[in-house]
Amino acid sequence: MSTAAPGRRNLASAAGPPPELAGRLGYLLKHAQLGLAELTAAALEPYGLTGRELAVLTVLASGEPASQQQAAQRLGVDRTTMVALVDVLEDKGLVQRHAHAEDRRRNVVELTEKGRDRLHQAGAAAQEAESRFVAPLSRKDAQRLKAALLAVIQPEG
Amino acid sequence: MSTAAPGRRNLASAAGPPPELAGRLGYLLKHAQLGLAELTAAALEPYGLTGRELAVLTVLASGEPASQQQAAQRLGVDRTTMVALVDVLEDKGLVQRHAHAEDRRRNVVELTEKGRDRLHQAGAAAQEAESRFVAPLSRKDAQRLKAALLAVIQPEG
DNA sequence: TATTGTTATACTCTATAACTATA
DNA sequence: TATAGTTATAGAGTATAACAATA
Repeated sequence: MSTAAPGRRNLASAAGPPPELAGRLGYLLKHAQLGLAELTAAALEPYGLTGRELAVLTVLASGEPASQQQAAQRLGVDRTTMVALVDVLEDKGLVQRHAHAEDRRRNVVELTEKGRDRLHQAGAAAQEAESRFVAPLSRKDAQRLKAALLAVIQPEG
Repeated sequence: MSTAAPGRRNLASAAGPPPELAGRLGYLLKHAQLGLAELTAAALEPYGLTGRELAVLTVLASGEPASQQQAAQRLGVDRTTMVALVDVLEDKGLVQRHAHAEDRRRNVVELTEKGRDRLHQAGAAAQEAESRFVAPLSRKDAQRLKAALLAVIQPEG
C-alpha cells in the first residue's frame, strides 16, 4: 500500500525537500542524517553491523580498554542502552566482557580478534558510503561541511 | 541519578565528540541535528509547539490548501502519522479540517487566523534559534553549510 | 476495485526505576 | 552509602494492517 521500502524510512527520500522547508537548517540536518544513515546501513549489512554497533566498536577499540560505563559516556548513551549494545556484540563474538582486576563491579569490554577484523572491514565500508554521500560536493566543500558541523557541535570554539 | 535533564537527551551533549568519532560525518550530522533540535524545542516552548508541529504548519500554510495526504507526502511522513499531527493542531485551534468540495474523501486542512499568527511568531523564534546555533560560523560559512546539505540531500544536482 | 482518512496495533529506540554485587 | 552492571518497564515516535466512507 505504501510506496516506502519494507524495511523502514519514508521521509520524502525520493521527492526532495519541499521549497518551504528547504531553507530550514533543522530540515536539512535531519534529512542529511537520514540519507547518510540509509546509505551506511546498506553498506554495513554484509558485515552484520548497524551504524550504532560500528560506533560502539570504534569507541571500544580506541585507547585503553574502558569500562562499559565510560564507553557509554563517550558514546552519549545511557548505561542501560549500553548493556543491550554490548550484549549484541558479545553474541556476535566481536567483544568480550572481563571483570576489572581492581574493581570487580566494572566490566572491561575488549574486542576479540574477530571484532578487530570486522571493525576494519566495516569501518572501510562505512567510510566508502560517506564518500559516496558527499560525492556531489568538491573535496574542499566536503571538508568544509565537516569542519562547520564540528564547530557548531563543540561546546566552545 | 543521571546527569541529563529530566526531559530527554543524554547523548554527550556536554562532553563534546570523542576524537575517534569526531571525524565521522554520521556522528557530526546526528549530533548537530540533536543540538539544534534542543535549541529549537526550547525556543518554541513558549508557543506550545514542537518543531515537527511548526513544520506541519509551515507546509499547510504554503501554496493552496492541500489534502492531508498531500501534506503528509511533502513532510515525508505516513498518512497515519499525519492524522495524529493534525489532531493535535486542531485541538489547539490552529488548523481546521473541511471536506473537499469535489472529492469528499479528502480533508482540506487550513490554518485558522490563530494558526497563522502562531506560525509567524513561532517561525521567528525558530529562526532565531537557528541563528544562535550557527553563531560559531561566519555568515558565509553558515550559508555554505546549508548549501552543502541541500546539495547532498537533493536526488540529483 | 482503488483511494482518503481513521483506528488499532506492533515495533524500535531509549530512558527511568528497581535490584544485585561489589566497594 | 555509593557505584557498575543488569533487568523490567514505560514512554515517544512511527510504521503496518484493517475498516468505513467515497470515488
